[in-house]
Amino acid sequence: MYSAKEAAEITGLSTAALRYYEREKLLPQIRRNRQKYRQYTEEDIEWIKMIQCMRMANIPIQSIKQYVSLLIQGGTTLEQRYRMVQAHMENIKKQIADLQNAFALTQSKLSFYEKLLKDPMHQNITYIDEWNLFQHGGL
Amino acid sequence: MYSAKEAAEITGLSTAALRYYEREKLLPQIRRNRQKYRQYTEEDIEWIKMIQCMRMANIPIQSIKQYVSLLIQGGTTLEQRYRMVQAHMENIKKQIADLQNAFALTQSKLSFYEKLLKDPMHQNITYIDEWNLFQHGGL
DNA sequence: TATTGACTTGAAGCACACTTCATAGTTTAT
DNA sequence: ATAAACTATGAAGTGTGCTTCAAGTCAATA
Repeated sequence: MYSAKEAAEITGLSTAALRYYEREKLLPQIRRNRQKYRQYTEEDIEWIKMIQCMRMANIPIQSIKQYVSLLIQGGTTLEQRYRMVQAHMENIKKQIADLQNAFALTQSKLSFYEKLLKDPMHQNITYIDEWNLFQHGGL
Repeated sequence: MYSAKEAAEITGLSTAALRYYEREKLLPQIRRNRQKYRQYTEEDIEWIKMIQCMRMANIPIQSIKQYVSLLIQGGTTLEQRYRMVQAHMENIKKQIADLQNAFALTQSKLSFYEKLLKDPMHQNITYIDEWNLFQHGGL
């Protein structure tokens, strides 16, 4: 059992964010002690980590909420959940592809700059110059 | 030379977004015709695609703006630009790692659901059941 | 001539994901 | 007993990245 502060420390989220997730029903109602203080269980913490993973994949709060709602409704929603997860998967793949694209572009930008830095003759090029050199593989 | 509408079609952005980028100085001042209509050149379009690539990598508008500003200032800012691009690269790597994480998790969620769907006996499990089965590799 | 349609502008509006605030109750240490 | 530290709540505020709106210009068409 973890206090709000501990849960925040473990997950790296703020206590406010944890309350927000609970309000938005991404988490089940968290157990309370006599003083109404929240008591996060190990499972709560694991589920929060799962949510963080989904958020890293840019899955919107509303989709996560919907997924959780289906999960709570149980077995008959299995196929719906399956389709949701499939859609998330496609989304993740697309994002990875975009990022790999950006990675490649950034890589070539870096080696372009490295060449420039080694060759002081070319350091005074400007906006359009750089753009053209970069575009057409000058140097 | 492309009209606002054409530039929007080519890039997939809205004309409003293109104006926004121009206002925010992500783009240079775009050339105008007699009627003050914008005329996007090929290079403008290419630069817009570059910006889209950066945005796909979640580079904030403000960082792109700063980068463009350094680019316009020219040669003496080369090292600063180099460091910026290096930082972007680290950022992209981190995002790819996060997404690959999400990918793996989603993958295992998918095969978990596939097993469940094949086995009608287990379709009535609920929230916690599913979580536990998933966690501990039941089935 | 009047309307249509593409374009212009600045300003306001919006969705998302939190964060911060104001106020108040409880526990622990001094 | 008083302060420090932690918690609670609802409501309002914030930053980002656009989008939408209101009002107007200009050129071609019916």
